[in-house]
Amino acid sequence: MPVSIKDIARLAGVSHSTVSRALRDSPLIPAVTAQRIQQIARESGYTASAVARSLVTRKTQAIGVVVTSIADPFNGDVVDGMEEVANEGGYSVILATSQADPGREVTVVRSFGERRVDGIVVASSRVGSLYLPLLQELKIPIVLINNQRGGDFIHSIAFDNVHGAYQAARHLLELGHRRIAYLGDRLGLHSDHDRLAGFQQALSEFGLPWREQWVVHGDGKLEGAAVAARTLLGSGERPTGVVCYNDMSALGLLEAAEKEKIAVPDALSVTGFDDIFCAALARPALTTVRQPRREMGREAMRILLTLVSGASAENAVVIRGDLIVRGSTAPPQI
Amino acid sequence: MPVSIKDIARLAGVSHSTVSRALRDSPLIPAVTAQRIQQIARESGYTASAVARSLVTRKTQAIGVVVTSIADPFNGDVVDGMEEVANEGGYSVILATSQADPGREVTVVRSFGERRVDGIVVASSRVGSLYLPLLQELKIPIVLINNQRGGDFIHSIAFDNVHGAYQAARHLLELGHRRIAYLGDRLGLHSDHDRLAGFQQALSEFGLPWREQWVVHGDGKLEGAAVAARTLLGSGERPTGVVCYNDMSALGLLEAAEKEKIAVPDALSVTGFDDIFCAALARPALTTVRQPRREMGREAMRILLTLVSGASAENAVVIRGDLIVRGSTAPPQI
DNA sequence: CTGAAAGCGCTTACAG
DNA sequence: CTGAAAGCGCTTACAG
Repeated sequence: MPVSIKDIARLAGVSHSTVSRALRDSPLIPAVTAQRIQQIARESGYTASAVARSLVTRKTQAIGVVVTSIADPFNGDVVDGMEEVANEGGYSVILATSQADPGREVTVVRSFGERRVDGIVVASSRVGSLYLPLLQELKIPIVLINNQRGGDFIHSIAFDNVHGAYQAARHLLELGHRRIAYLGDRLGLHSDHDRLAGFQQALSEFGLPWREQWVVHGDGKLEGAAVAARTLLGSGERPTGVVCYNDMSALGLLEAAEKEKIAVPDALSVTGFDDIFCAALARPALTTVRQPRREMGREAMRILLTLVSGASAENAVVIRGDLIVRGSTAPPQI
Repeated sequence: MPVSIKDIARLAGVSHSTVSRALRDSPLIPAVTAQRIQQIARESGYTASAVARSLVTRKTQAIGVVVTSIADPFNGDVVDGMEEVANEGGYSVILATSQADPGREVTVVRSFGERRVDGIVVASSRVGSLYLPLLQELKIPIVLINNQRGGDFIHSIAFDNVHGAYQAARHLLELGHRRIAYLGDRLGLHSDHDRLAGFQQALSEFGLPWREQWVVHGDGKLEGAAVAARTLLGSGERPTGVVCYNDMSALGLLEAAEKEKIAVPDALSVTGFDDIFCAALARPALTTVRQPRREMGREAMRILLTLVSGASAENAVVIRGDLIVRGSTAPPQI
């Protein structure tokens, strides 16, 4: 049984109302009294109960964050940025994972509702705008980051996938490549769709048709991508450049190429997406589209806290990234 | 104003006590009544308030987790394991970062106390046993994972760093290396100390003295390690093998060796520590000591939940890892 | 300046 | 089976 405001009141010989005020530095309480009471509180090892306070203030100073998995370094950076901003604002972060499972995602958001968090941010949501009915009754503001479900949502922040893939494809085109493939992620939902679109846009700007057999899909992971890559590399006419859905896919492609003794970048140029930490460490180092993960996390939290404070905020923020050119791309030989 | 138990009581024409019981499936309430009330609750969009419940039950079903940084992939895996077990047990995770700053660590733990979390786990603590006075009053169980401060702590789980480094060094010795260096992390506190000890233990088992100039320290990161590595590689008699504090240091060493045109593993064998994701992707792929990060997170949470349930648990769990042999080590070329 | 009172939204003995 | 009552630990009008 932790010591409560009442215990201190008894020790100090005042009412618990006075203790409450003294502890919160109310201007009503004279400094001497306040100090005496605070001293007693300290000596008795008093720790205010945030749950009791929350019940009356109707504020928990807590933000619920849901990501697909925290083991994914991509999400780690995003969450780190969110935590930082939340912390600066005096908020705690309650973290939950959705495992990219829509059902679990809804369960988690509902549990956040029960905990009466002051706001929620969901990364890579598979539920998207379906939240509206669930949350509007609780009036808990929510912002989505990289919403995967499509459909408009009130407050969201997303990476410009079309533009990112466009930059990567354009980079290859400007290097002189004309036979360019796309290695996608069949589980990528919206982001795969958008990256493919950016890829196609660049090709058509150069008046190049895109070929069905040069669009293959892995699963966004190393092995799955390597399998898909084999189709690409084994086919009759081989592309000289490949735009990959993400860095993991690009690394899978690199592995497949190594196995087939296809030299990168001499015989094959490869671009990734994300700029995960390993991208710079791979050999050759990956040319890739960097997503400002941490900054996206910060921005998402900033918007949410603005909303929580009762102010209004931008609806749909779109963020662009930079192409980082490294050793995995070069002009085609011949 | 979310709908409360009272609102439902009014709608159902019963007392709020009855609503409370019906909602919790109390055996006192006949099934028909319970169903009718639950139906009304559903229709009115009722969401139970966990904060009100916590106030009376004195349980929050929340666990506080503090890590140095969630952007560190190492911690990401650990936290993922913790979250998984917590979730299975019906607990939420409140996440906070310490930035490896003892002051912030204490602040964070104190705020967890105010939130009345049911338990706390701290990774890589810089405060360690100093927590005791802070928490014993609140009677919140705490378990430390990879405590960096040293000193005994009641409940802890730690990786066996001595044994890990011993395995790495022994591997080099068995390959035939006799000139072996250690590239440490001057910020590594306890873990650096222990890994150096394991390294020395293996050397002395082989009757080899260790030389002062073959023990250098970086900062556990790529660049810092690369700088320290230059000392090692530039010195008169060069080692043929290096045991590194962690994978990042080993990768820094790899970079330095590449720059100096020293072939790995032909002219230099390198071992890492951790088996971070990039370790397998590097060229050559890193031989390293794998830490079962996720499992350590799971185990820490298991112990904590046992403690939370009122049962007793093992005090100090030590976990060993496996040496993963890859391409960065080979017999010395005389 | 200070205290008594009400209330936040629940749970749970206690009495019927 | 059901309700009235007390209480969890706070905050904050309201009255003095």
